[in-house]
Amino acid sequence: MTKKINDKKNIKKSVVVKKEVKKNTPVVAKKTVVAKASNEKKVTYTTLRGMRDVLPKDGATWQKVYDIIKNISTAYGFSYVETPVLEQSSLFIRSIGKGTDVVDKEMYVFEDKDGTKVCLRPEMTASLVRSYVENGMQTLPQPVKMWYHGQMFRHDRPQAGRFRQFYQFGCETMGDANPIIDAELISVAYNTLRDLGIDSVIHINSIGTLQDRENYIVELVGYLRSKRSYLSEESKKRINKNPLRILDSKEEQDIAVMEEAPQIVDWLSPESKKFFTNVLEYLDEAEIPYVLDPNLVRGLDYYTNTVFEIFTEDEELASIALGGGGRYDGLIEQLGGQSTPAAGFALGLDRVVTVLKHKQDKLDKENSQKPKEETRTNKVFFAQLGEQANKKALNILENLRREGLTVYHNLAKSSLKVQMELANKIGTTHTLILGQKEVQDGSILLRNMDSGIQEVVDQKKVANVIRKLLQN
RNA sequence: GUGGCCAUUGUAUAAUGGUUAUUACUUCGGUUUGUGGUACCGACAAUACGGGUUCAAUUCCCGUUGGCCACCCCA
Repeated sequence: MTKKINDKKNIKKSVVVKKEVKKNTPVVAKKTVVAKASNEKKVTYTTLRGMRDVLPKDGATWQKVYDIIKNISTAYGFSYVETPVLEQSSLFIRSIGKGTDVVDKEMYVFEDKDGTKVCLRPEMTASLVRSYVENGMQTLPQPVKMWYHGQMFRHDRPQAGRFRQFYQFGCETMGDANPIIDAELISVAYNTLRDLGIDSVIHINSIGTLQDRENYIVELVGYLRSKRSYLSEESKKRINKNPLRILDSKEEQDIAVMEEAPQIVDWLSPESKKFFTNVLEYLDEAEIPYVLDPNLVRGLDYYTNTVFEIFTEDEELASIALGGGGRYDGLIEQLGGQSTPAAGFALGLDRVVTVLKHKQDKLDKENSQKPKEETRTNKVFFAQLGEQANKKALNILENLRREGLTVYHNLAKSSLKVQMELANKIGTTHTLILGQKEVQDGSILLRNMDSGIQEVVDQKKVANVIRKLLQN
């Protein structure tokens, strides 16, 4: 039946593209789409700018990352949550703030069919705050601890470790003002990376309360105005718009000016100062490496007190932050909830994976120079031969799977030789062979790929034999 | 958003203002149908897109798009 359909398709297609088809080439489905007959142009599709696919070769790495973030956030008592990718754009404009780059130039904003201004989320915190308020989570035992992972969108120019759709993992703790919350979040972020085998350092600062910051900004702007002529053009513009951003400018002339500038730490209220000191004490106690960075301010407006970013210690990749976060005690109220303290962090998973792959590449290079050590784990391939064996194959595979055993296979191939080649390419240590003869007497062959020795195994006992192999 | 470098099959590459665009790897098929690691044969597959110069452009020029990198900023 399938054959018939295929034939039909082929006939149709061969009419359409007749001119191009050589006489003896079979017409097969092509990955490129052939447009109308009148227009013989091929149309190919690619990912949009700044978007990318996770390819088969990287799938395992991503899964490993997902496993670890799930384990760690669950162990620390965070509950998994999801929110829509699409939100009202004003949610982010109000929380992240006008004047920030994220809002002013990086948001994917468009009008929905009913005219609503919507956008693809550029980050998760505002969505979770919205969810906290909308779903009355203040009635749950406080604090509410949530973790998530998912794609975020920022219309930025693609660059090393930067994509327009990128993946974040993060945790948010809402409803508790204790500084140990901040330390716990930093600890989760730090230990996630450690579990993944990445050494990292926390860059940390406090930007105080809104009041502290207003006082400081008055002082800072006064200072900057007095040094105006020494600043870069970009920074001159920012004196009025967003003076805090000048702090972490990388322009040489700005850095020189900032050396003498008043530091926000000196303008913290006694309470804010004490809070910051407490956070640092907890970090010391937890033996989490950090550096104080008085110029660290973050590009989002909602932060209060603690702000931090995480960098890998790998020198070649240390210029991009793997993650960041901080406290945002005013945000929940600002978005329509009760006054509620909260804090959170996010890790950029694309960047984490980049670091992991970089480490792996390095390791592979070193290993390829050294003589190979045979630490191969056992893998099993299942090959079938002949019509009867082919029909029996799914049954046997399913029985093995029920026993929790993974065997590689390609049932669509009929030639034993081809299947052996495949087994060899995959690097399996053993191959199960089911042929006509074996089907009839209820046995199966087990071939050791290194020695070439084959033994006959009872089909009923196969699972046990394979299990023993795979345990090694 | 600004700037620099770049664009040939799935990947990596060669070449040319003028016949059928090179080679390797991968993929698929085969070397008589129940046995892999080698070897041999064969097949599929590319000049990103649009315009200009020219008798002729994949090659030269311009634009667009995309990639990499830096800035801005961030994850």
